[in-house]
Amino acid sequence: MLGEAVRDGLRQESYVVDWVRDTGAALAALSTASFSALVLDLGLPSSDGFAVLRWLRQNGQTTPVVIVTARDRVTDRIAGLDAGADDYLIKPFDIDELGARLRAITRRTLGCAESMLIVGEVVLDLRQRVVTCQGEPAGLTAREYAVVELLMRKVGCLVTRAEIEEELYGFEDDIASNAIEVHIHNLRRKLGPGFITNLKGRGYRVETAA
Amino acid sequence: MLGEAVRDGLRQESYVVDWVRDTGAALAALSTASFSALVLDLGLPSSDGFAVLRWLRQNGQTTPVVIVTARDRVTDRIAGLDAGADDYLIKPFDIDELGARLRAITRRTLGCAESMLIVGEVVLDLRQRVVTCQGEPAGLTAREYAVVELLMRKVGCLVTRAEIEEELYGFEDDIASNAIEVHIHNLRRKLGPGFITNLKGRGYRVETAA
DNA sequence: GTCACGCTTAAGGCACACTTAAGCAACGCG
DNA sequence: CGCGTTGCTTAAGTGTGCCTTAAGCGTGAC
Repeated sequence: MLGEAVRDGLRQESYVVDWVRDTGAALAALSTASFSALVLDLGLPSSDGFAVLRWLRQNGQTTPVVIVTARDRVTDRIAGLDAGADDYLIKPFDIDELGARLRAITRRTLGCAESMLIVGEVVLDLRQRVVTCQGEPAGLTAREYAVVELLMRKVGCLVTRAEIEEELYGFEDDIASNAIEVHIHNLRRKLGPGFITNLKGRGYRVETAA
Repeated sequence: MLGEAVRDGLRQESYVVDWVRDTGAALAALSTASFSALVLDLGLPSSDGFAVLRWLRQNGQTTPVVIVTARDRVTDRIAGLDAGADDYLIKPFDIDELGARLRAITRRTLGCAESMLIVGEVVLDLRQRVVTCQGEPAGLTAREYAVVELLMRKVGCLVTRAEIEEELYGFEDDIASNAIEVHIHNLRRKLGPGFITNLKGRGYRVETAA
């Protein structure tokens, strides 16, 4: 019941959610795909959440982890955080708070501390997940938003095409087409030419406002 | 009393702690020094903690922030996190838990540390994947960047032509041409002569700054 | 002096990126 | 249930510029 509520609540905030119910499935998912964050329930008898966390860190994965559990002893929390978790929420909790904590963590993971990304006349609101240009809503689609969020989170940084593909499609078989170029083209149309620049053979970049 | 407990507790964990009691002193400290993290009490009547947080983020500082407060409403927590805080602890809290949460946050922040390779007037930003020379972008192409990154990662070391070829083309059949010499030539043109030196018959090298 | 190696320059081919347009799937609406 | 809209992907055509190749020259070693 809780899992369902979390899944639906996060979907409401337009996260893409994968929900697995045991350790094996979790490890399988984590080893094949790449996730922005992991919400880990320690309270299930059928699985060992700590094992998942330990496996993750031992394999060098830095995926942010929020532990969700009924164990409310301080020593439990400290153990969880020191095992590599980024946050620790006690049941029962508010789904909106989980959302806020996930935002705080993913914001940090991708290198910026703000919930508004501002570059020139383009403003991206991470909380509402909308982009405005010159004060007007830009009317981006889901794919377009995903691309521009990735680029704006790394303002000034070169982002390879492979990184963008991974953001959009996970580790699926690479699409053998120019879908990304089309999205870039549409983004430039909506956000102004020169906002996203290309370095031939290397990748794309959002320039820092001059 | 709380401030004292926090200070002493964190010192016990061998943090170096600066403790200030009002908004002005906080801003003064934050604008002159650099801190690994900030523990921010919202409950003091004499200061506006939120203002500190807002000022920090508006000035582009990414210092991790843990809010500590008696305001335990979920909406308060969400507001705090969305204002740019990394974590939110409700009073009363255990000092060891604060330590654990600080560890979790600083651990995360350290991973994003920007790394630069600096040799003389040439700066290679690994995060941005950009090379500047005398402050100006060098405008390197993909091949040129790959070569200079390899050389700068091994400053002062001799790098054989075979190593460079392998970096550029993988284990493919070696190209029977002077492509690498051309790239080196263009690099010298963009980064200054003498930046890359050659040892006849042995390989290339980026000299350590004299 | 001769050879090997590296430097420089110029030119052709081709990979990459941009643009436009059409085919599909998902969704809402009558 | 059919229809139109919206968004995503695929495909084709076009141009630009990077990479490679090749040729000529300089320089140091033997």
